Amino acid sequence: MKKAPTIRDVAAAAGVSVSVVSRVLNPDSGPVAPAKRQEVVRVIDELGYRPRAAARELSGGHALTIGLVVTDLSNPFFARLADRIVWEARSHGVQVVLMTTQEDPHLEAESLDTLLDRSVSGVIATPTGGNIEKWARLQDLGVNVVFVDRTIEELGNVDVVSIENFDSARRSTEYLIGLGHTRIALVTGPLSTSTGRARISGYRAAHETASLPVDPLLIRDVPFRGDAGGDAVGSLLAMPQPPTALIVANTAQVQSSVRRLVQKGVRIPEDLSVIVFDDNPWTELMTPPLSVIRQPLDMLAVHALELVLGRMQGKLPEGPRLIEVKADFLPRNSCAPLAQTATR
Amino acid sequence: MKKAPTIRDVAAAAGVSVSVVSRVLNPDSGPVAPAKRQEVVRVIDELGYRPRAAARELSGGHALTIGLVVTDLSNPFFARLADRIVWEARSHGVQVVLMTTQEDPHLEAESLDTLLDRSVSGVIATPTGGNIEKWARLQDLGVNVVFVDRTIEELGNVDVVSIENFDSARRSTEYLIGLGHTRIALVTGPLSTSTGRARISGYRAAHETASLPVDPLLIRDVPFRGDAGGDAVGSLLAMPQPPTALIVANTAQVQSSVRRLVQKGVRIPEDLSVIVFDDNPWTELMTPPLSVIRQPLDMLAVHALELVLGRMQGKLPEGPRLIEVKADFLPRNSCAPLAQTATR
DNA sequence: TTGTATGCGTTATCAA
DNA sequence: TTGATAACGCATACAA
Repeated sequence: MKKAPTIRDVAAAAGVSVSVVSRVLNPDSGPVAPAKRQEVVRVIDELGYRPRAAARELSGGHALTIGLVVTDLSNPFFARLADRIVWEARSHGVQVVLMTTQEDPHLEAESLDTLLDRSVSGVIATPTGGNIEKWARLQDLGVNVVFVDRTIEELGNVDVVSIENFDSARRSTEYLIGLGHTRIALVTGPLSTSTGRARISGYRAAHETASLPVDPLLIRDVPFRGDAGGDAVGSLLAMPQPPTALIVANTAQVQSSVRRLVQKGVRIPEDLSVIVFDDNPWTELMTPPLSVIRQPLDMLAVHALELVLGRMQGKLPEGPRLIEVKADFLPRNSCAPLAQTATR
Repeated sequence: MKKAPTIRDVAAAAGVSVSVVSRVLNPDSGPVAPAKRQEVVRVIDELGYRPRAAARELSGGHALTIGLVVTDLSNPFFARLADRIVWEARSHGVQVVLMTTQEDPHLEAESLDTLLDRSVSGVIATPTGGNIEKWARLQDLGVNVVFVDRTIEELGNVDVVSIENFDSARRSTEYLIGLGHTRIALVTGPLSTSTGRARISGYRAAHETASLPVDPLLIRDVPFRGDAGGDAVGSLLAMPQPPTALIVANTAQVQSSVRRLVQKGVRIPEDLSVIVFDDNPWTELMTPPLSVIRQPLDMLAVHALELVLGRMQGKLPEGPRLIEVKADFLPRNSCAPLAQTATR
């Protein structure tokens, strides 16, 4: 087990001082004679020298690292989002420390502490909704925070990248109303999340526009984790007057919901028209292929990274930035006109 | 933007020296009078002090961090694996720096350099197959390397955690042979990967046992990324004498393969019996539910972490460790006896 | 039991 | 254009 060379080893081998080496390492931090620069470069290469990140951070006071805090990588939405972000970050030379919260504010709090320890210069996160003071403190300490997908309204001065939640929910609801449905169920995230609230609003708005009453029993704002989505679906199906259409408005709930439909032998769309959020590849493989709201993951990732990096370099105007990207509705074959829907 | 307190601030506020604070921070690194300890703890809490990770690493020479190098988080197998590993690591107080290689040895090399810069004390990785010297160098510098899922045989002295690849492939092949199939196609990873080779061997072994000839044209060892799996399936279907059964032996190839089957209107299992590797939740939602080889992700994750952590603490015997976990075969409804298979 | 002093590897400041 | 040298924040050997 060898010891990795340090800047001093390089300096010695190249017959110069550490300052010179440091200067070739960090261009435009000072002048270096061409001849010496070349020699230093040669030695660096020969020794396989690489500057220790810890030392740089200690000296510089901050790390070229960002924290990525998502709830759960087993949710394909976050997995693909993380994939894009890690990828995009790498291409900008910044590393990503990954933490998951499992939707638990307590774990989230721990993660934030850890990121603070690491002196990350930025954080991209899907907040659970809690830890308001902690987030604020993080910002106060100079960490650039960007929320993606969700946000916390109480927190001013934080950048946010999300899809047009209100609009997406409204458009899918309108689509179903256009097919003649009047009893449309909505399974979505808890009211404690910004997405949950926005999507319910969109759903309501569509009803209002169509002068259709909203049956509150058809709106199920349930937790993301566990089988809450499936249970909501089960309970909806058991209603005396069950819905003829269903919108599952959160990726985390789609799988358990669809599973329950399959288990119950519900025929799609003959018995029930279905729209789900997020274009997971498998939604197209089902019979029938599911109509979906496609969330443009790469856009979310790119913008989020653009924001953190921009802030890190101080190249962004002061105020908080809110970026909403459009989510497309992809009609496939899981929705039918009410007239063709079997009533039980 | 405040400045975070340092150990000196704590020491000053508590009226003690930095060494005392350091000692309460690192128990059993030295004695501290109970009264002082309490006071220090109080001040730490009051100031919200947290030791800077960079300083610790610099001083200690190594980080409480491991690198996780997987090919691609948009592959649900790796996503779920990463989820488990991150989770498991957190519970042991170690952070995870995530890097993806996209199956590209060049990117992998970059990742390894980066991890070296960070002085990680361990790496859990799914190697692309290249960079042999680089991996060796990493080990040489004291980084504990654990390969998961795949391995590189040329690299001695590295811990490996994988499923019983040979056996899984053999068992699924035997199952199909048991149903009377004689023309069984195999789509699997490239020969440059250990899993690709092992699974082909298992497939061959099953044939041998049954005294069945192997048609080399039915074995398709193709790249993981892109649509190679789908293309292989397309080409298999177009054969003069197409297979009556298909094993897709790698998660990364399942989606494109199944998509192609759906596109071509192939009826499962009437036209073709199908077994795929890895129990993605959606395989159960398809009609019919797909028979799968279930890879026990949590076992892989737990063992991998156990190994790195064990090595980090020097609590493991010298030699390299090979852990193979059993993968269950879950028959569902995507396979039919040859007798009931339509011939075209 | 406590405090002082030194080192960890870099960057940055300032003289030369 | 270069080279000493002082931070950066923490751990630790050693002296008290």
